[in-house]
Amino acid sequence: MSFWLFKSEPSTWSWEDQVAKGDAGEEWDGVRNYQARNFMREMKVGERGFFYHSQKERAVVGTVEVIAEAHPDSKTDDPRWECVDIKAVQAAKRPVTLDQIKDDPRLSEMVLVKNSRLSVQPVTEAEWRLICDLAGLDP
DNA sequence: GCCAACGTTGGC
DNA sequence: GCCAACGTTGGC
Repeated sequence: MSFWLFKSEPSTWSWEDQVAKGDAGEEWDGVRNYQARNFMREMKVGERGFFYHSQKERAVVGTVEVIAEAHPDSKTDDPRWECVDIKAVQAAKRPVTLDQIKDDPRLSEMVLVKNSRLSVQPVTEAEWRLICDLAGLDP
């Protein structure tokens, strides 16, 4: 069981947009980065991830679940790009901000901190539990 | 709005 | 296969 983090600009695709899709979920399309794509290829149905808002907000705002494994990105004809489908699971009672994450030595090794530009990234189980705890989310 | 960091592209 | 140029991302 692996844990993940999906990053999105709320002006493009927000947590609210994701919630509005309900259990049907939505493709995590638009990824044009090999590292991010490769992580999506590793994802299994049922695995969980954080939904992170970049740009102005910069916070973990909820959890999502993978509901379909990697398949071709319907938004492009380029066969290189694939994506998974995810659905919203639970909104954070207290969004965990990037500042909080950076200030916590237990979270200093997060990819979010180390490689801020990667839009799909793995999260360790320890990081998962800690952020869930801070956010008031069920792990 | 700026800029650093990083990934990709294309010429050689 | 290297590397300069360029484009994009995202934090500040």
